[in-house]
Amino acid sequence: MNYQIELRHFVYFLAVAEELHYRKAAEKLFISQPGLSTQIKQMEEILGTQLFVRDKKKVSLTPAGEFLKKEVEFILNHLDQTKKQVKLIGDGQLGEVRIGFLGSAMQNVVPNLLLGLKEKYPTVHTTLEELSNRAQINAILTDRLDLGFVRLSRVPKGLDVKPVFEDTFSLVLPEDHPLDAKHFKNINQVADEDFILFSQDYSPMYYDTVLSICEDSGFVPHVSHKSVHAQTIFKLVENKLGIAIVPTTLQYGFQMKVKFIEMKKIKQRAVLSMVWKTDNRNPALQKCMDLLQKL
Amino acid sequence: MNYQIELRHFVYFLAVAEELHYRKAAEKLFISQPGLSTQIKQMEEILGTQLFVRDKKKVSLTPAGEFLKKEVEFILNHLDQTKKQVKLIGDGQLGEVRIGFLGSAMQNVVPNLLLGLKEKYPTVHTTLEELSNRAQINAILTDRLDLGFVRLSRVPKGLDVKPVFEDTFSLVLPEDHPLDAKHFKNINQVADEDFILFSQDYSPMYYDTVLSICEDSGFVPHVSHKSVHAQTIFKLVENKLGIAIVPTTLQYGFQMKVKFIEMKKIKQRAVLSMVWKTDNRNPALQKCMDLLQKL
DNA sequence: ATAATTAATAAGTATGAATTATCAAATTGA
DNA sequence: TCAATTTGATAATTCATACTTATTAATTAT
Repeated sequence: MNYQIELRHFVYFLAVAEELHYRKAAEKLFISQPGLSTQIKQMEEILGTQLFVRDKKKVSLTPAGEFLKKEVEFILNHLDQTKKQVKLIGDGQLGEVRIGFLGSAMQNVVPNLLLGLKEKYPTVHTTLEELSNRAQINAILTDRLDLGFVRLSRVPKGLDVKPVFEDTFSLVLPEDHPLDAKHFKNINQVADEDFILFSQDYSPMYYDTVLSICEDSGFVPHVSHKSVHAQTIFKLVENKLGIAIVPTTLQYGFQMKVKFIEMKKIKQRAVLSMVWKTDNRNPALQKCMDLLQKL
Repeated sequence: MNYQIELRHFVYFLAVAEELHYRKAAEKLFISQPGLSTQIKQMEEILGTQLFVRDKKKVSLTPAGEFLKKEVEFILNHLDQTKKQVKLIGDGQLGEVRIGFLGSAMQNVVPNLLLGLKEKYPTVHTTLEELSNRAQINAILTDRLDLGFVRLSRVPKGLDVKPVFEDTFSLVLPEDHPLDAKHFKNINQVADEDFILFSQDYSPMYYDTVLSICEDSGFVPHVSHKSVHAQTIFKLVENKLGIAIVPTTLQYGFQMKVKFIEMKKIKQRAVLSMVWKTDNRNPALQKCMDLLQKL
């Protein structure tokens, strides 16, 4: 009659919403199918809305169910994190920050942050994950991540961005390429070569910026390969499959037979920004932000 | 032993955290004090942390409890909000209808629908897309669209159609064409002219209807141009490349040097219909349909 | 046709959240 | 100083209900 929603309901709901199949969902949850059926039904009664459509042989979500699914994902993630935080604080630690980053942030910004944290707040724990721009935004929105390092100018509502590092671009050439820093004047000297770039969907802003650099010199680059890994890009350059344009700091940390020509005169910069949820209350995140102000 | 946190725990915890007094908190929750005690204790066991300090005669929060209190306030609020929203979406008060339409529906039916929605259901969002008949049918079948406005008499199985607007046809002539409304009797007065019509594949029904109008007058029109855009058709007429026959409402909304002669006596009508998937469960769609009944 | 799916229903069980009754410890008030 | 109160924590018991198993109706597949 007058039941209340419980977390159990959410866990069950999510299983069904993911499987769209009561028996399989019940198996995954290690409960019986009839039990699951009644719990979902009860849930629908409490909420006063149909969540699933059970047609002939097919289970699907209603719009309300669709909406609830997203919310439940967030709530359960947030809850997991809260439990962890409570435990850490109870143990005298400050908590945990879950950090996502683009590979190119690992050369400079992220290591400095970690060093700073270790020194000033040794009780703050961190988890690190290398993710694409898009994956980071998603993870932050669903509260699987507290802080991201991305190359984006705009982010969805509810998130804040702040630039933390500006980098020049560098041309990456095979070691024995005829052009060198001394004779480099303008990028159109290599306009006819094949270009190897990071994929658009890995970082659309990077891609657009590189194209605009070429455009400013009056040519459209012929892009022969795209990759999401700097390692791969350098390897391809090493093997003379093309040349690349990347943020300058990427030159450190790789052992490759390639040379970098920093293009200081070019006005475009590779901007690395941090992103976080505006209303994130993770106390350990605050400490991170304080530190990043000073870097 | 291996219990799980439930929302009940949070509600209980918050009561104690606010009152800092087990008996009073229990009273507020309408449960017995011992029950509350055991539940809080269980909660602490699950989380692996002390949440309250019970000193002699005084209950207070630990730092971990302090943190959890803020989180629980957030979580419970967020949950309330989510419940409300799910209910609203389920009732069709909130949500999205994805509408497709032929350009010619934009003069009249679609704007009226949008105005009505805005007034009666201001929380229902709409997305609009101008598409051909065929593209709309495809989009509805694959659930990329909820509602279409087409000129078709028959639609694939699984879809429903319903006429929403009937329009007369008008002759479209260059502004300085010798024929005018006063002297217009029958369409065979222009039987020898070139005709400019909408393409068959944009709207086969329109095409057939126009041909049947001519047939009724005993001639077969010579079609010199076809287009999918009213704008284009009018432009061609303006430049004396032919004359056109179009649904009358199209005369509004364009700034062209052409004149319209409405052919009221002709029995054929340009019928605009709405199409939707019979088993579409989008509650916001129902609201649309209700409104369209009254237009 | 028969067999094998599906989810929903019905009836019974057992877990565990609640209750009442009680306790020890602290506070209060003569 | 010693009852009288108050606190939260136990202990024993009750009872609600989340589960189970058994079964059914409805589809789909063979």
